[in-house]
Amino acid sequence: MPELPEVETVARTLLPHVAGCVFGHATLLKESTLHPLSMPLESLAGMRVDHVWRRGKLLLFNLSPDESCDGSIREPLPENLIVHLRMTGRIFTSDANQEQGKHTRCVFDLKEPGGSLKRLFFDDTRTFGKILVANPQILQQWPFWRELGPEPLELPPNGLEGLLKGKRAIKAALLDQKVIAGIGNIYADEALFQAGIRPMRESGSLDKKECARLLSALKDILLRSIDQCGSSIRDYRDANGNVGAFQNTFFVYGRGGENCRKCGEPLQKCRVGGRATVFCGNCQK
DNA sequence: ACGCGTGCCTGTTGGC
DNA sequence: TGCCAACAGGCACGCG
Repeated sequence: MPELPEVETVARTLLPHVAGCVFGHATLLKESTLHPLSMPLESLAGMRVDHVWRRGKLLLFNLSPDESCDGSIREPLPENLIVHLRMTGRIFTSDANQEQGKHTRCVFDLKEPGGSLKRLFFDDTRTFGKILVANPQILQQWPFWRELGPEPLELPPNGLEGLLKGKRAIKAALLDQKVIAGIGNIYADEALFQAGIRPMRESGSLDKKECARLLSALKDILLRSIDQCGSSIRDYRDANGNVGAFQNTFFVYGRGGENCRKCGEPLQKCRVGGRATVFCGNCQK
């Protein structure tokens, strides 16, 4: 499931395929894939891709009107195309005559700067993913965007202090995108293990030292995962169809009942915040 | 205001 | 071997 490192990898691998390309016709194959706040897909026609980047788990395309299409583009301009891959979303380019697959939800025709044609596919087996064509005004109306928490990799060392005040489990707080952006089940479990903190601890009970240790662990794990092009459990692929390698370094995620790689004790499995959770009762306090 | 439980969705897994 | 319930989980939503 794509979390911060996976979406970062998708953005990096997709950019060279779409930079400078101009949107043409787009086909929506599943109605619910288009976000309710979205501008119509047709409004993308004539817009050029300036950049592809990541915020939290969101993939964002920065767009501006292509000069050769002046006059044919209607205001307001769709300045962003935003994709949330959720669980099983995949985004990739192909040649212009590539047909849709079983799980294709949206197809965008693109024209390269040189004039040749290609296609951008959004496939999503479980259809949780969303596409949003937006401008700054729409973004301001979108609660998820407006309330999205800070980027973990941009926080100062003491940046978690004050974000973790509540009574709920620390893991639930880490998964809350309003608290901190981009963390999902894998990196929450892995970071809590590396920091030696039990997932079910009240988030407000962490002292300054633990907050600093947790953020340090989070950053370390996220950066190392980005280095390895993310984690592929089952569905995740980058824009070139390649799997990541970070899943080979997991200490706890998906290892319930197996032995802790640090102390050898069997890892415990439970549910925290409604999610499958694995931790070491010996290494995590 | 906060935090919890549920539904969405489909392919894979594991138990009988 | 075959069937089917359980499971995977990010987020919107409704409730207390």
